Amino acid sequence: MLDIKLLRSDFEGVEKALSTRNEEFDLSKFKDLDEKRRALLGEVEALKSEQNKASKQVPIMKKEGKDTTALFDEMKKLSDKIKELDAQVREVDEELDAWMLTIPNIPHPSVPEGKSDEENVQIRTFGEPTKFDFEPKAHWDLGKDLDILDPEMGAKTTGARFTFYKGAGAKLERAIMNFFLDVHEKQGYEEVFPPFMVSRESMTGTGQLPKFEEDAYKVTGDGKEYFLVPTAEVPVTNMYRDTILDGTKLPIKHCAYTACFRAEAGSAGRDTRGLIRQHQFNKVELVEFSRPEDSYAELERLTNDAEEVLQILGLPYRVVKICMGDLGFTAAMKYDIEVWMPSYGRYVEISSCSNFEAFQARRANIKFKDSAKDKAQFIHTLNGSGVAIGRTTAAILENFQQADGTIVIPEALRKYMNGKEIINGR
RNA sequence: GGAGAAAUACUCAAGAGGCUGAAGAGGUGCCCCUGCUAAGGGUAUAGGUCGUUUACGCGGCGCGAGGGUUCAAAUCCCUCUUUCUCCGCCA
Repeated sequence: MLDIKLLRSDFEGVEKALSTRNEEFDLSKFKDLDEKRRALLGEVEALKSEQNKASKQVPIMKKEGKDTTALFDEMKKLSDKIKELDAQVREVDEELDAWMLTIPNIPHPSVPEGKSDEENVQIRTFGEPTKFDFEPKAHWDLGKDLDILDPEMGAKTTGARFTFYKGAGAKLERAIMNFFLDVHEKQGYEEVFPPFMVSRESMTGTGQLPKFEEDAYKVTGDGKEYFLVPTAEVPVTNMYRDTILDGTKLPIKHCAYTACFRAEAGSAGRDTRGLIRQHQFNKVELVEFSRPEDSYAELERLTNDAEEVLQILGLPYRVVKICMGDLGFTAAMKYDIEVWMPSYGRYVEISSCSNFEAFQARRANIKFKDSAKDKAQFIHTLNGSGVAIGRTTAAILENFQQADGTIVIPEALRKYMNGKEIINGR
């Protein structure tokens, strides 16, 4: 959510800042709604003030034995008018709130121009694209030949884009998860293990709703409505919804594993093979709450923290800065980490690290202050994948495959797999 | 699943339909006293949000949430949420 005061004071500036975004939204309603609301508010509040003054007179009059009938008649009319205006205010408020939720975040000035992901800017690379002296296989073929990944079985029990991991494949996935969490804990992120389902309110707080409802899985039961988490960002950020945090204890940093569930309504036909685009996948997420003045430095650090797990594993990757046209609805600035995927012959996104500034904090009402005297102000939220586990599994299979179709397990993961060094089958 | 109880400011807590934005206590700030500490005395302060004003300020809303009754609601009514206790059921 944008700052309504900024919309009022510099509407043209906001309009300009949002103009390069590749999103659909309509700014034209704002001035009308806002002016209408303020006019109504002024009117009804003046009446309420009158009503309050009169109410204070009543006990005094009664004490003096005066007749209050005339006053009550008068007040009844006032009261009816107030109710009528209150209803109008509520209507305008709801319309304005609903509208505010449809407007994307203002990009940071340093975000590069560009219309699509093709214009994202490469910032740095780690390692070199893996070279093979044999014909490398794609991870879905490796997984099938080793009998450790089984999409057919997933399709049988559930449907398309669900995969069974079997034997060493399941162990590898679990090892990666534990390894990531352990590294991030050492980096200073406190681990939490959140619910995999969240309320509509939480989805709205982090910005998945109302715009992207079609991408989320909805679950009903016990007469309630829940959403399967598309990312741990949602429950973890909403941990602090409607709270004022102690500014002296910032930043707050959490890491969390969850399964993630995405309907990905707009991506039918893309990445249909392998682990790249599943409806359910595992991810370790980093979530941070920062002082506004520190948030961009923290974004760099958080991105580095995510990169570190790939460095330890020895997976080649690059970091790109996301351009205007590819920047999500909620982010002010975003880096993607892309891992080298031999089967694609290119780098593939494995992590997104974003600074949302106060955009989510305003929606979710998360503030901080340093002492009782200070005025509470909105916090900045950041998060990043640290990193996607399924895609890491895919990257490990592909980058560390050998000519005989076996996989060399990265050193750092072996202790999580009973010392196993090679995957040569289930 | 059944039956009860509760929700008030940073914390605990009082609260009659009207003079309560909220007694009291703790906490916190400042001052005094005791050589230091422990303890004591005095005094101040009360969160958030919206509107308005160049500003000091003024006004509205806020007693778990949302509705309602009333001239007037922390107080009465309805719905919901959460927490606690008891019973049942069970990994």
